[in-house]
Amino acid sequence: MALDDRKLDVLRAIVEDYVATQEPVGSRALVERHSLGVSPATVRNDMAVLEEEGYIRQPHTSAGRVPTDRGYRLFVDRLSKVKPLSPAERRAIERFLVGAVDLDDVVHRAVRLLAQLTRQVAVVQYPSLARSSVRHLELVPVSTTRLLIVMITDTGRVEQRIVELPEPTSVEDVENLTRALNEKLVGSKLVDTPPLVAELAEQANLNQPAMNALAVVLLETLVERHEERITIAGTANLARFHTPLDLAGSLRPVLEALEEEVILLKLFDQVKAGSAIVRIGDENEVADLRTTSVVSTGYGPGSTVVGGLGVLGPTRMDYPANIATVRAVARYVGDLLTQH
Amino acid sequence: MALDDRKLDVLRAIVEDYVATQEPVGSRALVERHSLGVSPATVRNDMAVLEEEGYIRQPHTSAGRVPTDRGYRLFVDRLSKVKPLSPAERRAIERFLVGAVDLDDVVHRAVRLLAQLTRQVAVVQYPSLARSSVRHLELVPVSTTRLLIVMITDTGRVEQRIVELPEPTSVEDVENLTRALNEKLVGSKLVDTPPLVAELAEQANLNQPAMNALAVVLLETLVERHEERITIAGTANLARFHTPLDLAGSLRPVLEALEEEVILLKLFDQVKAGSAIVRIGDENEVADLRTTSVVSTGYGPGSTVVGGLGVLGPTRMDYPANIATVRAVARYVGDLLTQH
DNA sequence: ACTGGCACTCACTACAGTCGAGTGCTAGCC
DNA sequence: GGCTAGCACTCGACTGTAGTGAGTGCCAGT
Repeated sequence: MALDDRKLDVLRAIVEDYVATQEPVGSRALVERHSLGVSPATVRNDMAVLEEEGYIRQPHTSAGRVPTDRGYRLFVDRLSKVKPLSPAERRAIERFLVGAVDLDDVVHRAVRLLAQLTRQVAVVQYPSLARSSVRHLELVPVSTTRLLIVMITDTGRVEQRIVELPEPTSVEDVENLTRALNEKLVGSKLVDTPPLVAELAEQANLNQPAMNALAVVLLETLVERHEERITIAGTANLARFHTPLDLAGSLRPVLEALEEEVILLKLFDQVKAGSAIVRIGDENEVADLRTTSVVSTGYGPGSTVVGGLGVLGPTRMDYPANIATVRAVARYVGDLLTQH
Repeated sequence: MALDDRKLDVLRAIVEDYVATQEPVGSRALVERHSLGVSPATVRNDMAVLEEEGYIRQPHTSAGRVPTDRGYRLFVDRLSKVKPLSPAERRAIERFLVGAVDLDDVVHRAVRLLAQLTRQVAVVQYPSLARSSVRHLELVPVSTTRLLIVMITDTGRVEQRIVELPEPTSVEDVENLTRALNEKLVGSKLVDTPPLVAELAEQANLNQPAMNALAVVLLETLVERHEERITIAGTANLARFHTPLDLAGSLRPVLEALEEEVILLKLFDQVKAGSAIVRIGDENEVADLRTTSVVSTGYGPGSTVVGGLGVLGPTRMDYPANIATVRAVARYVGDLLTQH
């Protein structure tokens, strides 16, 4: 059976009220707080249908209704209106991010800002190495058999690693290698660098082929390892919701999941720039997060994506507001990266 | 009144049992589980004295006894025997830390290891910049008016920051400056660098005095800002203890405190290498942590201290085991830093 | 100085009773 | 046909009472 407009209105009202009050909402309360223009009895009939269709449910017989995951999904897809940020929030975002001095700082501030504005757990992924490109490489001899390689990417991220050399190498050789590497690699995407380095290694005029071989290994580990870093903030916000109703009474599995980087990375699997994706309750693949919802999006200079960010909280969350905030923060962070 | 040996034995038994069972311990249970050689009634008399002296208390009239903060303090100071690590734990520490590739990785692994072994919240401070010394400086021109400064410390930490130059500067000038800075600064403690840089700025033979002035500013921010980084792990362990008895039923303030870097830094205020300090309940200055205990120590190459690490949990924790683990991990991390 | 015995306290559990929010259903109205 | 008013019903939340048992404090006896 198709849901007519009023039933959808009822569903929207239920979601909004439940999110606001955190309590099952009954028919009387509903008509009082929203001008639906019909009596409670009519609303009850509509509710019965909505329940049959799986959009809402009753925690127990003599209680009001609560949205199901499916109900939230419908709400997010078709019923919620975009909630523009308040000027205060907009200002908060600007003020908070403007003072950032380097990439670490941007990410750090962004994650705290998100947590503060949404009052949820915020998660921000550092700009992914693989998706950014090389701006500069520097080789610093630490001893005759040790090199520090420092790589700067176009997103401002700096990675470094110590390399052990198979044989002592002169400072001149290191300088030559630095020059060659920079000529060859600057501007190319990081994922593309290993073959380029391999090419370099074949060039006979570069002394120390052994050293080149090493550079290959090094770059590979640079690209593969340590790959994706992530920070979170606002876990304390979870405790605010520690009621049997949401989070099913146990936030421990959620806290545990939040400590697993692998799990966090999954949150940003399919993010795109500009539009947010919302995963509601069961839609999350990770079992421990089945009682939570995730709002995430991608960010990067322009419309490219070099990382993801988002918030996580009980399914009972203010989706329109969180979506707006997440997108706004992502845009500001992206802008900061371009300025960089 | 002085506490005789048996009363101390009783206190020790109470602490041990309470830590193990998490339940108030009564006189009968006590004589059953520990061979005290006396009857429950006698133990009760001892308990009455201990309670009068403030070492234990009764949650309610008809319940067993629970140690007070003061009781734990006495226990830690005089009653607990050092609990040597099990070979398995020792192996776990080695295996876990050996694979670390760089400083970030060492810290990261250490904090997770600590959380896992102690089943508490683990906190590890990155090697402090101020307390380490300069191994190498590198200036990388990003554009004609922008420099990236990269600093490598003797603990393997790498810091970088972008500097805006007041006027375009040639690559040669940058190279000169790099050389001068390295000559002057390598080997000196970071806290001592600002005056050294000021000296440099006065040397007339360095072209671009403006640039030098900038270097001063830069170094200052490098030293002051971002100063102390800290990571934590194992917050999920807190949820295991979320009972009215410990943590006073609310872990939210604790989670909040754990998000404040300033508060975390205080945990490592007075750490020394080798010996652990224990702050029990009320002894913590931070109000939100009054229901928790902190075991912390310093680490660094040799017997120097470049950072702190420790664990935090409910006052009802296994102090001897945690002290042993914290010290062991600190020693291993210190060793890793010397190898570096 | 220690112990056995005993009266006492009090959290905890189970159970019964009341209250009320909210529902589903039916008869009637527009 | 759709909406509404009225009403009986359900069931969780809360309250009060009684019973149970772990644990204590105290006292008299060894």
